[in-house]
Amino acid sequence: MEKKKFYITTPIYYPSGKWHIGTCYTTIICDALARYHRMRGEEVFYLTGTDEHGQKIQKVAEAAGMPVKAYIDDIVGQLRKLWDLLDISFDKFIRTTDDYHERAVQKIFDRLYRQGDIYKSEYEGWYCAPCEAFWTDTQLKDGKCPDCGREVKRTKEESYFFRLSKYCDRLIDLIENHPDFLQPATRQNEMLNNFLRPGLQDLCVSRTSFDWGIRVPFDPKHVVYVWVDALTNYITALGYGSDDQSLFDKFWPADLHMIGKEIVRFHSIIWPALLMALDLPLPKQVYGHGWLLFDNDKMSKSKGNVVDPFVLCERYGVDALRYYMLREISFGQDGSYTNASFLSRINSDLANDLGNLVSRVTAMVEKYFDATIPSPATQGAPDDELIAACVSMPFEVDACMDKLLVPEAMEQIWKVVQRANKYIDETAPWALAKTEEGMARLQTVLYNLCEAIRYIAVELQPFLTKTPPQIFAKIGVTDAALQTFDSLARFGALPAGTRVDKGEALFARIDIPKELAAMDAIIEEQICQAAQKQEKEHMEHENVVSIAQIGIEEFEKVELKIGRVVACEKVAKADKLLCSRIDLGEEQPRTIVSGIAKWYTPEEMIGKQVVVVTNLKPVKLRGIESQGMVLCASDADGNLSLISPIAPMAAGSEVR
RNA sequence: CGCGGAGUGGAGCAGUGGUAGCUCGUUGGGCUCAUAACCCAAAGGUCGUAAGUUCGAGUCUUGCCUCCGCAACCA
Repeated sequence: MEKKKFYITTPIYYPSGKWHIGTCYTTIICDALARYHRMRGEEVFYLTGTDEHGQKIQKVAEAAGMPVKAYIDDIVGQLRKLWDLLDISFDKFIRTTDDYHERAVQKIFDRLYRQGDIYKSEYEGWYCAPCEAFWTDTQLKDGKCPDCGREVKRTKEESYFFRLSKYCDRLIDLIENHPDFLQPATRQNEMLNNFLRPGLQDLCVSRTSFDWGIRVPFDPKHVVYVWVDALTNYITALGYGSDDQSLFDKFWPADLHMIGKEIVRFHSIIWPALLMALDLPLPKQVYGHGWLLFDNDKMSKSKGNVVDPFVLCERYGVDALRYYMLREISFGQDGSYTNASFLSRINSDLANDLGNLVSRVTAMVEKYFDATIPSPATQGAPDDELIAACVSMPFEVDACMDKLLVPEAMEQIWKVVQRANKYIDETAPWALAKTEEGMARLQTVLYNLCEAIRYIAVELQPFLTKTPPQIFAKIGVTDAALQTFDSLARFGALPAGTRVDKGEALFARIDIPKELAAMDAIIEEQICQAAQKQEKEHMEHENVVSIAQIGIEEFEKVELKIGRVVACEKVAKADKLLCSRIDLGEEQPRTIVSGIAKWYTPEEMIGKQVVVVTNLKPVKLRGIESQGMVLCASDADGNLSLISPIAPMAAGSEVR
């Protein structure tokens, strides 16, 4: 019988900055799935890689003063180090700058053009360079990019278009009638309602506005835009469009494209349409998982990369991170990472439940049987339940993994861990050890426990990479045949008479308050270093002192006065704005709008003495003319505090 | 009516029509082999709110309230 195959892919990641823990999330999940299917005896191909073209990368590299390729080589190198560290078992790492990929993309583009699926036309719209996106007039927000809020440029360019509209009906059919194709199901309506039913427009698939990309073969002033370039990685990685298509023939179509929810549209509409145009089978499933968010308020301020996966692995081990990702985050939904929940998971599940189970069992084998696993002798009542839990576990895990319920699969394994801990309580080995008939019973008990631990370690292998071998070493399982899923067919395969070695604890318990403080300190330091680095670069680049010194005469141009807030209210439809009437000793109180609503309520403001810049040009904010500026101190985290005179001063007093 | 997400025991979450669950925490008990770990038990929820569909709703429909991202706003 031919082996079943399983082709799984991650998105290809965009190497424009530093890697963070969200990238790890998708990749670790795919790794667990890939390892699981391998252990099941399937032929697995696990693909990951990087999407390296585009204007944004070109710009970032230029800003760093480096050749583009050298710049991305460095970042991609970091990523590969990260995957090494996390034991990611990919079969191939594709880079869209790989030559075979570039050649294949050109072939694909050429073919689509020749068969009329790609045609030349003209595109006019508003272009946002950082987002690399074109917008229509109606999409703009106040004349700016609706995504990032930055300036856009009116741009007209000759472009090639893909006849996406032609495939609209087939795509609707695909999503409506093949519910497995796009998961979770909530994404299906999203696609149908927002994109497919309103009708698809043809898609612009080339650019002339930058040149860091793959040349259109028959029109070299164009480069291939991201769609045809990036999405096709899933087939070019298998050799599609090259001399050797054997992998492609074997593994395509993909069994699972795992992606984040932000790129569901591309994978469930554009990608299948491209495949339809190429007359290729469609992937069996696209799964748009949720995001891993950073919910700890101490971290969110400094944006993004503060949870450094390298640091987490170094401090707590790879398996701790893999475990947390696979167990804690409900799949498909957004989840949030916090240091506290991470550390508490390690303690309760890994140290207390699993690590401690292995400790207590190996300790007892050492103590009562001179470190040699005894043969089973006298049977007892709780045995059957423990054995049943072990024997059924592989099936339950299997059922979960088939439905991509990864946290639930791990839960099944932990049920056995808990059952084993309970079994120790029920059988009370320390009491058995006191009598001779008890010792006979104890033989069985400890044998069963060792075998249960073997079951656990075997099933754990797809998920954790360091721990299972450690467990095998502790219970003397050296035979590779006893580490396979097949070896779980019969409870009792573990040979008696092998030596156990308790050794070091698998997972050290963590002093959580202490560690939280330590992690905060690390983050502080990183922020500090980043800030220093940025400043240094800035100074080298500009070759000027960042804040120029000024003479007193310049300072005197600023008129500062003490004012008293006589009235204050929130500005409608603006979260951050308060509108105050401030008495400055003038005929009328002035109206001043300030962005301090997050720190002060209108009630608090009334009666306060504040420092006001009185000779600032008036500006309209949210339709209200603001006639000055209230001074505040602000720290690095963005916290604000009003500035008041220590002793009350008359309204209108000068500040100098 | 800017876009999107969410409101379930103290905390974090699961649960898409049929007796409300998990983890952590809390309280009480047990045990001493083990990493002050383990095991048992208990307390604790009218599932944001109002109306509707249904024999039956946490689960479907509509309105409302609240919270969180993003956007706008920060002289």
